[in-house]
Parts: sequence; structure tokens; C-alpha cells
Amino acid sequence: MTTVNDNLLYLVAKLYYEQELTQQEIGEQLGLSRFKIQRLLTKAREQGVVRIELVPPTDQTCKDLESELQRTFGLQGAVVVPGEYRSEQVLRKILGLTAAELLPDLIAGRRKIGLGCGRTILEMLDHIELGGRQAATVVPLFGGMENIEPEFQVNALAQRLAAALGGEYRAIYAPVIAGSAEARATITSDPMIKPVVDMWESLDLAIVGIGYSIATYGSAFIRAISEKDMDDIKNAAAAGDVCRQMFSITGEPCQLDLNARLIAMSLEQLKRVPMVVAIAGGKVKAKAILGALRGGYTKFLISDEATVRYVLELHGEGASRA
Amino acid sequence: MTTVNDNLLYLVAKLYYEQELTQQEIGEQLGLSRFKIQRLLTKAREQGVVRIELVPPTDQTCKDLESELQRTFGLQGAVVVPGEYRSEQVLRKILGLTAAELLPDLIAGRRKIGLGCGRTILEMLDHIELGGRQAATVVPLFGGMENIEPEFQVNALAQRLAAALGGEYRAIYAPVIAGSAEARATITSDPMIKPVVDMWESLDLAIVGIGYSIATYGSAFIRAISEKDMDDIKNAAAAGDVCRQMFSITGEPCQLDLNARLIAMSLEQLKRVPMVVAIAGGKVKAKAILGALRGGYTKFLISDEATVRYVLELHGEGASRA
DNA sequence: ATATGTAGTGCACAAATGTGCAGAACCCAG
DNA sequence: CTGGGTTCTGCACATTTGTGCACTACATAT
Repeated sequence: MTTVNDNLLYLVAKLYYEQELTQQEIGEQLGLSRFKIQRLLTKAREQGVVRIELVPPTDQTCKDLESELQRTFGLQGAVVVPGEYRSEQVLRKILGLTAAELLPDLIAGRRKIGLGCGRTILEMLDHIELGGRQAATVVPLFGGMENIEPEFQVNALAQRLAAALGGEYRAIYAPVIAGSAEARATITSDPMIKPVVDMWESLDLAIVGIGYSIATYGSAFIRAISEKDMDDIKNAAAAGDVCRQMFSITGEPCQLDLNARLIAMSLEQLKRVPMVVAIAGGKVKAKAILGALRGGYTKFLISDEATVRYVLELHGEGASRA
Repeated sequence: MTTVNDNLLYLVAKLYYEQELTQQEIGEQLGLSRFKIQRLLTKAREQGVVRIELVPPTDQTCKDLESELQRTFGLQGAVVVPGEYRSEQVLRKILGLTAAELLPDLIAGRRKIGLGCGRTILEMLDHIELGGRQAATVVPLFGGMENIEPEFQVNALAQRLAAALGGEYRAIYAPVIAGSAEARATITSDPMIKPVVDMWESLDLAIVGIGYSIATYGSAFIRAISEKDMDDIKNAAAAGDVCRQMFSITGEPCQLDLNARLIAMSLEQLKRVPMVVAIAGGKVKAKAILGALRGGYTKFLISDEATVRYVLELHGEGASRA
């Protein structure tokens, strides 16, 4: 590999990207075949002669809403993406991307990291680029489901985050819902599982989604609970959940028999974690988000403008009624 | 134009350039049509959300040859592009590009700039990006030819350089060869032409190519000279020219009748310019380059490794023979 | 209510780009 | 010089991207 290449690569790259000639035209001008040019370009990209940089929207976040959230709910911080997104797909991706970019700052030396699951979390993982050797350990915050969808494979997500961080992860080989309270006790005291569950007591950071309907959890979850559980949930007026732990719009934990069978970090434990980042958006989730905020289950919220406005409006109404 | 766009643009750009999804795939994931994605990407590029940067080969020039040139011929500087280029097309483009990138430093505040012409100079102009409002004036260094080829349209080249610099230019409306010495006198004293010709006396910078054969100048030039002129040139053992002024391999100006008809900056004038940059490469030009260096007609040389080695070799031979 | 312009959409088609493969060229050890 | 490896080349073909156009939507002026 002579140095000729470097100059040639640069030249070809320049003609292609700056003068916007086609590979064909460049080939003709240089007396080389189109294919050669094509390969030179590929090489130029590989070797970093061509660098494609994406400029993140310059902090165009809704500062006003962010500080209002912070004040109203005693958060440590918030990031509100401006705009209204009709498409849930788009919103999820944008929140995931936003979260991915905030992550390095949010992690900042925290070692024991708990990770929830869900589509937004999955999107976030798609965009993380960190690589740096972080001395971090990632654990799932609740058990798994037989559900095949990748966004609910808690261990896989933890593994991906750990890989992106260059740290380690712990897998949990337990179901999110045990068959009975006794089964739960047996499972969580199993020597393979206990160490993971125990870590929930001493996390430095938790990254969670906010759920708004048991329907979200998919058929596997529903299959695991009884008619009575369903009735209980309805009666308790569950507005949403964090780590599968349900609460009402006022932030009160729902008292459910189901709770005794849940293998998931508890809301009390969550409140003791020094930093909890919740990522959630979309009007359908507004009540769930409000409940989580009122209950103090998160310390940092990543959401979107339209949703946050609606959440604050709902909160105001509730206040005036009270 | 809402801020929504910015986030969406960034997202789409990221999916396209970093995750290397196709526009089709992105469309499917986001629930938007391929065409929409296409247009978003175009917008992202236009708005600078996507920034494509080319990293110039990190100064991989032949330092040793450069300093040898400098020492041997008393140059103020030299840049030698490494490698051997078989294709003249490629070499010309690479030299042009190299020169274009050096230009800002070479100009550095110099106001009166003289410009030669030729294919390498043309390539250089293709790559200049400067835009800055330079208080510069660009003049051609010799008259024009009826030749249609764009690389010999002296005024057009001067105009292009001036445009790139954001400065002014002067056009010369005179032929490079007048019909007779008397005609030359008449023409150069014409009030439209004299001011331009006079500027050659007080240039701050000249940028020239080095010619190696009258054949290079094209048919229009040849048509303008007689059989006798051709014989003269052969007898004088012309090795090359700068600004159409011919010299031998030893750097001696050729004494030609033709000279009295040339409307071009003289070699004496050229030697008085504080900075002369010559751009030339290719083994066929070696003798011409050597003559120019020996004659002191340039103060800065931009060339390629193979040629420079050959030039230095030729120079060594000459020295040992003498 | 009716023109009238402006912006956005999807489509059919055209152009450009990317890829697996088969053969050529090269290079070195035996 | 010969066989076996690697690299380089061009090509047919498949994929991906870009574009002019006709059509819709919506807002503003008449």
C-alpha cells in the first residue's frame, strides 16, 4: 500500500462528494473504470478519508417545560424533545435516540446499572455508541417472559448495554411472574438468581420505561395472570407501571395479590436509587407518566413536548379539583 | 418550519448514514414513504445536519526532496506529492488539488496576483474554496489565443480565481503573439491593454505552469508562428517555457525573434516578483522544470516525487559533466 | 363561493450504485 | 519454470437512489 493511494483516495472522494460527479464521470476523467472508482470510494470511507458527521439538533429542547417538570415533581432533570409526533414509531425512535445521546452524561461513572425493557429502550440501544471501557455492571430489573419479541428479552437488552459500555452484565433466569408467592420465594432465593435480585438494593442508576397498559406486556404476560388478577388491576385503577409495578394516576402503588408473585424491583427500592431515568412519550402514556412522576418513581424524564404539556395539564386539573 | 424537522432529519440521517439502512427500510420503520425519506435526507444534507468531511492525506509529502530542491535551487519552498503517476490525467488532478489546498497560505495577503494558464492550473481552480473577501486583483500573465479550449482562456481563468477569492480581476484583450514587433508596441500601448501589462511590473504573486513543448500550446499558437520561428526554437534548444517565454535546460532565455512579438510577462519581470509558484509534474516536463529552476524563474515548486527525483538526477549529471 | 398559488405526496421511470463471480495478473517458494 | 496463493480487474446483474410529473390539500386573495 503506497502513499499514492492516499492522494488518489482523497482526490476521488473530493470529486465524488464535493463536485458531485458520478463514479462513471470520475472514471472517465481519470482514465479508470467505474468499478475501480467504486472500490476507491469504499476504501476512502473505510480508511476515514471520508468522514460523515451528523450534527445533532443544537439543544433545541423545551427548556421551559423541562424546568417546569423539575420544579413541579422535584426531578433532578428532564429533557423534552420539541414537537408533536403523531406516529408512535417515529416518537419512540426519536426518544430512543435522544436518550442514547444523553446516556454518557447520565452514566458518568455510575457502576451498577439496572435496565428495564420495552420498545423505546430497544431503540435507545440501537443508537448507543460508547465503546469506552466503563467499569459498569448491567442487570435487568425484572424477570423475563417467554414472549419472543426482542424488546422484552431482558437479558439480551442488558447484554447489549453492557457491550456498548464495555462492561459486564448479569442475566436473570427467572420469570417476571411466578406461579405463586411461595414459588417466588423459592426462585428468588435460588443461588443463581439471588445475587441478581440482591443487586436491586444497591443500584447506582436505573434506566426504565413507563408502561401504561397490561396489554403492552404482550400475550405471555397476560397468560400468566388470572381473571381475578385482571379484575384486581381494573379495580385498582392502575394508570401505569414502572418495572412492572403498577400505580394509580396519583402515584399510589396498586395493592394487588399479583404483587406477591412479581419478580421485579419494587417501587420502594426504585425510590432509593440515586438516579432513575425514565424514557416515555406519547399521549396515551400521559396518565402513566403522571402517576410515575407523582409517585417519585423517576428522577429524570425523557419525553416529548406534546406529551409533557398534556401531563402538566392533567396534573393542574387534578390539583384544582383537590 | 417547526423544530420537529430537525429531530426527524437527524434521526433519518442517523439511520441512513450510521446504521446504513436503505431509504426503503427507514420508510418502513417510520411508517413513511421512501420518497419522504429521500426528501428528508436531501434536506438534511442541505441544512448541514449531515456534514461530509474529507480528511486530506496528512502531510505525507516528501520532505527530503522538498528540502533538497530548496537547497539546490534556492527556492523559498516546495511541495512534492509522493508516488509515481503513470496517468497524466491523474497527476494533473492531484497537483491541481494539492495546489488548491496550498493556495490560501501562498496568497496570504498578497494583493496583485498574476495567473498563468494550462490544464493543471485549470484543475487547481476546480478545487479552490476560499470565498473569503480577499482584497486581491487577479491578472493574466500573457495574451490569449483563439483556441477554444477552456484551459487556455486566460481571462476566464483569472476571472475564476478572482471569484473564488472574492476579489477583482483584469482581463487582457490582446493576443499572446502579435503579428510583428510594431504591432506588439501598438497593442501594448493601447489604453485598454496597457494598465494590465503594466501590472506585471508590480505583482505580489505569480502562479504559473511550466510548458515543455510548443505543441502544448495547441494549434492556434502554432498557426501564429512561422517556419522560421519553429527553426529558431529548435536551434535554440528550448527545453520549456514559463509564461510563454522559452529557456534552455540550463535556464538561459532563448534568444528568438519571436520574443519581440510576445505579449507576455518577461522572465526578468518574473524574477522580480517576490513569490512565484510553479505547478508542474510528469517526467516529460522534467527538462523544462529543470530549466525553470536553474533560471530562477520560480520560487516555489509544486510537483510529484517521480518527476522531482528525475529532475534532481538530471541536474546532478549536468553538474558532473560541467 | 371561486380562483390561485404554494407545498406536499406518491408514482413510473431513469440513473447511479453495489456485488458475486470468473478470469487475468502478479508474486513468491519450491 | 511451475504450481498455488493472493490480489486486481471488469462484467452482468440486482439493488438502491434520484427525478419530472400529475395530483391532492390547504391556505389566501378576489
